[in-house]
This record gives sequence, structure tokens and C-alpha cells, in this order.
Amino acid sequence: MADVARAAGVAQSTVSRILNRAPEAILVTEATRERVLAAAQRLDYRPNPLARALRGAPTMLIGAIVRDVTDPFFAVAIDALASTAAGHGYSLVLGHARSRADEALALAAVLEARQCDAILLLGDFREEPMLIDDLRQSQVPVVAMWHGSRIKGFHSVTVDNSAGIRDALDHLSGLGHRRIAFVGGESLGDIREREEAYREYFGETDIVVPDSFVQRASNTFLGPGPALERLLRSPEPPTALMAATDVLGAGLIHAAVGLGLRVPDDLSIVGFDDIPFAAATVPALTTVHMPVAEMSAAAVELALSPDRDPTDRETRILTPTLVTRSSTAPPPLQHRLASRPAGLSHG
Amino acid sequence: MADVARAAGVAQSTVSRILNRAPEAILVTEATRERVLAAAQRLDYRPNPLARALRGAPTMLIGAIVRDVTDPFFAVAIDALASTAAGHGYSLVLGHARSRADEALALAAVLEARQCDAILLLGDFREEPMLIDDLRQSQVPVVAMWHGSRIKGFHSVTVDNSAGIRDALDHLSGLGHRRIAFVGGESLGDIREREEAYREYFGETDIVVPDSFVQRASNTFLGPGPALERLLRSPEPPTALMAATDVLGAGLIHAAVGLGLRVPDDLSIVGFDDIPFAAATVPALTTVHMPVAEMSAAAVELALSPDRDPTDRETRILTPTLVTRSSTAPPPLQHRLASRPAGLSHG
DNA sequence: CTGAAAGCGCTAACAC
DNA sequence: GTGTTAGCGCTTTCAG
Repeated sequence: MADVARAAGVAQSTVSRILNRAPEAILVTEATRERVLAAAQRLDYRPNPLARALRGAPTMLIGAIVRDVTDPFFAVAIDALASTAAGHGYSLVLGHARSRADEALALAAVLEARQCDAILLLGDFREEPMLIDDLRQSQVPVVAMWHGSRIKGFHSVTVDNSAGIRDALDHLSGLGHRRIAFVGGESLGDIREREEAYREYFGETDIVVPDSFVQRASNTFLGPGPALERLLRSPEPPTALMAATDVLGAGLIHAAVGLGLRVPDDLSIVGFDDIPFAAATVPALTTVHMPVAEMSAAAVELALSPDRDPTDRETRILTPTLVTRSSTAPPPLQHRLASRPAGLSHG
Repeated sequence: MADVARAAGVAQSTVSRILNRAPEAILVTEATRERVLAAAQRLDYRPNPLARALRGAPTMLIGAIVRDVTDPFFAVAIDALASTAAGHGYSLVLGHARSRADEALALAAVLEARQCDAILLLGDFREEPMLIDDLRQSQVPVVAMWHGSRIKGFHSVTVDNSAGIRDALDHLSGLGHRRIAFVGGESLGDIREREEAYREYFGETDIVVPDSFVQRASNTFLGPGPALERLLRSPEPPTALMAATDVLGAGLIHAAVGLGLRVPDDLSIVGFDDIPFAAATVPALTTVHMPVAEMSAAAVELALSPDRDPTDRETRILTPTLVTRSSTAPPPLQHRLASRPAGLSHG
């Protein structure tokens, strides 16, 4: 910038003014203005955002720390967030925290410290207490999304997992299913809440769910195979499966077909999240749609709202909706007859 | 930092030295050292990476500009890149360039200018000439990955799309297929190269491929439905489909089953990329495996290598390998008999 | 071994 | 209208 000033024969501050203020604020002679602009052009001047940020200017950047970019759900979340942020004139910068804890910390340090005007936390970071503590001291607003349960000190935007599970389970039992198993993941964040919601749901009915009906698997497409085999080995196997995520749901379809079952004729499967792939599985997956766009809007709004009293943190809980596709149907006939007593016989 | 210095009763430069140099470089009294460390701890001092970078220190950050995070292929690429970078002590910062061109530019400006020690470009950015021009002036090394054809001024790491297509097509014709169609995407980057490779392949044989055998669809799971319908309407429909990506491949399986076809009995389908769920589709997708890990290693190496002569840019081309799964089989019997003359009858 | 001082590139008072 | 001056938080000569 000093070069530009010299080339245009003006002071550096003048250059700064001309390059930053909107043209309408005409506090500069048109002649000087043009001279400076020309010089800047000729010298291919590019502002150094570092210096600018150091001086206190907003960076127009929102940082997002993501647990696992590989998870298709987060991929769509990021996409939605980026669009929303762009609508506010902000760009999204992502930090991928998967690898090691210290890396996550390093990332946070970078994103923080006024490099970003706000920070978004996507997923459950309870296993990264250092990160959380670190962020709690942060000068910029932090909003946590899909972190599972409440998390103190941050704004948060979550989905009502309980309502989603209830809708899905209502759908299944409306179809006539009584023996509905749950396949979850590492018991983190939303997945944990979904498992609890599943347990509660049946706690309110006279249907008793054997412990073996809650299975865990790694949240990958090939993860739930063994869980399904275990389930099928039960004396009275389930006629429907509630998967904690669509990834698990899609994996269960694959595993079921591999075992010679027909979906949904022999086994109904419901997912959660409504990732793009869910519409394209064979058969297409019935699932609980995550209101990603609304959640993004809420998160960005919270992130960009001037930080008032740090003790007053807002929590926004949005409601998901069931999307019925082709992976669910009434249970096979023999089970339909047997199911009513079966549920009670376990009491 | 000034606070720490004051609290410890030393000069700021001393604090800087102690906090940055490795302990082995004992150019400081043990007593002072401890005093400073204690003060830093007590005051919860955290270095400001901005100021540090402004002063010229490396940021230990690699920036990646991604065309579309939503594309599952890039998701795994990012993951691999992050791991590789972590192995070198670097973190990965992602910019999502999907939305608008000016946003991509803003991002580049941010990532650049010594905020990052290197920049990675994932995907084809030929439609963003401003970005490219901008990056060409960049002070930090830039390496382009999966950009399709050569791109001047940057290091690049690509895959041999031609070899991949050839392997896949050899597999299909080895199975007895003669009527093999291609379903591609927006003719960008790798997808474009794959289409060309497909055309070349049949150019070298006596099999003539009707123009209608090259179809385009948006690179989404639900995208290729219409393309498949068009293909099936041909007087002599294909018995096998070469999809330009796994997303398209999975979408084609879905569409085919929706149309009442059996895969692979009625129709064989091959994908490209080997994204995680290619192993979990029903049936599992035969595909061309992208050597993502090797490509990441190459890219990071190039990115971190001291920038020598800017005119000497390196290009690394890795070779993909075919993964045979369950979506391919010999063509239906009637086609098997008809296929040989069919290929020639079009000549 | 440690302190003082300069300066990275930029913005914001405050003059003139 | 435009120039001068002082830092933002840090690293790095250069003295002591």
C-alpha cells in the first residue's frame, strides 16, 4: 500500500480511505481518487487481510469446526451454511477436526483470535474438552450445532431428536410393526439423543423391547452389517429397524439384501437426517428430514448478532419432519398376526 | 504478551523467545524461564496468530478451495488431505467456493496473502478465471488437484482418467458387453476427460457407438434418471453403463431398479471414484478406485516443497485401479448372442 | 543472557 | 481534502 501511495503521490492514509470507503462517501477529490485507483491497479495491489484484521476490522469470515467432513450429513450442512453465510456477505472457512485433539486445538486458535467473526461448532465435541474450554474464552460468538445435549457457554441450534424418533416410530407402529429395533452409533451427540428417545418411546407403551434390540455400529455404510446379523439371530427378530442416521439406514438396506431379505417386504427400515443419498437407495429410504436450511439460518443469525451479555445464551430447537419413501411397509403376514401377543409376552 | 512480560518482570522479547524456541535452545536462565511460563499460564496467554503471520512466520495452515463439499468424492479427498497435512504438522482450512464467483475470490484473498503456507485447488475451476488469475500471482505455492486437463502456472496432481476408463471398459467387454453407454456430467474436469476417454476407447475398436450413447446428467444421485430413460428408449438399448462418477453410478442403479430392471442381470453398471458408499449400494458398485491417499501425499509434498523456480511446475499423474463388485455381470443371453453383429451392424 | 527498538501492512484519530 | 502519527501483537536485529 505504501507503494501505491508513493506511485500516486499521496499519503498512505488517503489510499486506505479511497480503497475502503464506498464511493458515495466523497471525502476525496475525484482526481486524487482516480490517480490512486489507477496506481493500485497498475501495481496490482492487494490488501493484506491479516494486517486489516490485526487492526480490528471484521474479517467477514465465519469459521466452522467440523467433526467429520466425511459424514454426508455434515457435507450438506456445510453447504447450507455456506449459502446462508454468503447471503450475509460472509464466507465460510472450515476446520476439519477429525484427526487428533491437538490439531483441533490448533485450528481453533487459528480460527479464533479475530481471524473469524464467529465460530460454528458442528457435531458433538464433548470428547474434546480442551477445545471447548478454549472456545469458551473466545472473544467471538460461538454457536454449537448438532452437539446433542445442551452445552454451556455457547449459543446452540439443535433439532428435536425426540420428536423425529417419535414420528418415525409412530409411522412404523401405524404400519403394524411391534418388533422395532434400533441401530445407533457411538452414542455421541444427536445419535445418543435418538437412542434415548427410542427407549422412552417404548417406555410409554406396553411393548417391552428386549435389550438386544438396541444395537450399536460405527456410523459408516458398511458399519451396521454385524449389528443386523445379531438382531436377526434373536428368537423373535424385529420386523422393522430404526436407524440413528441415514448412513446407517442405507448400510442396513445393503446388509439386509446381502442376507437375502427383501426390503421392505421382510424388513422395514427408517433412517434419520434425509441426506441426498437417502432418496437414491434401493429402495428409497423413509427417513426423518433435518431442517438444515432453517438451522443454518438460525445459526448464522446467532453467530452474527452482536454479542450481548455473555451469560445469556440462546438455544434454538427446530422440528424435523418424516419423509415417507419406499423402505417401509407393513410387516410380513405371519408377524402381523403374531406381533400383538409377542410384544406383551415379554412383559 | 505485554501483560505477561510485565507480570514476569521481563521484556516482551524475552517472553517471545521463551514461548517460541524449543526448550533445548537454552539461551535463557532457568529461573526466568519458569517465571515467564508461570505468568503466561496464569494470565491464560494465547498468541495471536494474526500478528505472528503478519511478522512473517509460517502459519502451519494449508488452504483448500473446494468446488463442492457436497460431492461425496471431495469429502473423502478432504479427509485424506487433512490427515496427510496433519502428518506434516499442518492443519487444513477449507474454503467452499460453490455459491458465487466473487465469493470464491474473496476466499482466495483470505486464504492467500500468507494466511496459508500453501493453497490446494480441488476440482475444476476453469469457470472461475478470476480466481485462477488471482491465484497465479499468489506468493504461496498452489497445487491443483482433479482439475481435469493441465492448468498452467500451478503444480498439479491428477489421476489417469483414460487408464481408469480403459480398465472399466475392458472389464465390461471382457464380460461380453458390446453395447456400452456413457453417462457423464457437466463436462468439467475429470468428468470431461472420462467422456473423452470413453470415445477414444471405442474409436480404437470396430464397435461404433451411436451418439445417443453419450448422455449427460447433473452429478447428483437423482440426476441420471432421465438419461437412463432416454438410453432405454434406443432401438438397441445398452446392456452396460459406464458412469462418470460413483454418484451417477449409484443414481443409475436406483433409476434402473425403479424402471423394473435388475442390476446386473439386465444391466451392468460401473462407476468411477470408489467413494465409501459405492461398497454399500444394492448391488455394490463395481468402480474405478481413485488413489486418494497417494494423491494427497503428492499434493501436500508439492505444496510444502520450497518454491523453486516459478516456471518449473510439476505434474503428477497417478493411476487408478478397477474394483470389481456386484453391479457388473455378463449381458442377458439374448443380447449376448445378438451383440456381436449388433456392434458391427452400425459400422 | 536479556532489554530496547524497529517494523510487518493497515486503519483511525487528529491535525493542517 | 489530505497528510501525520500512533498503534494492533508479535518477532527480530542490535546493544548491553
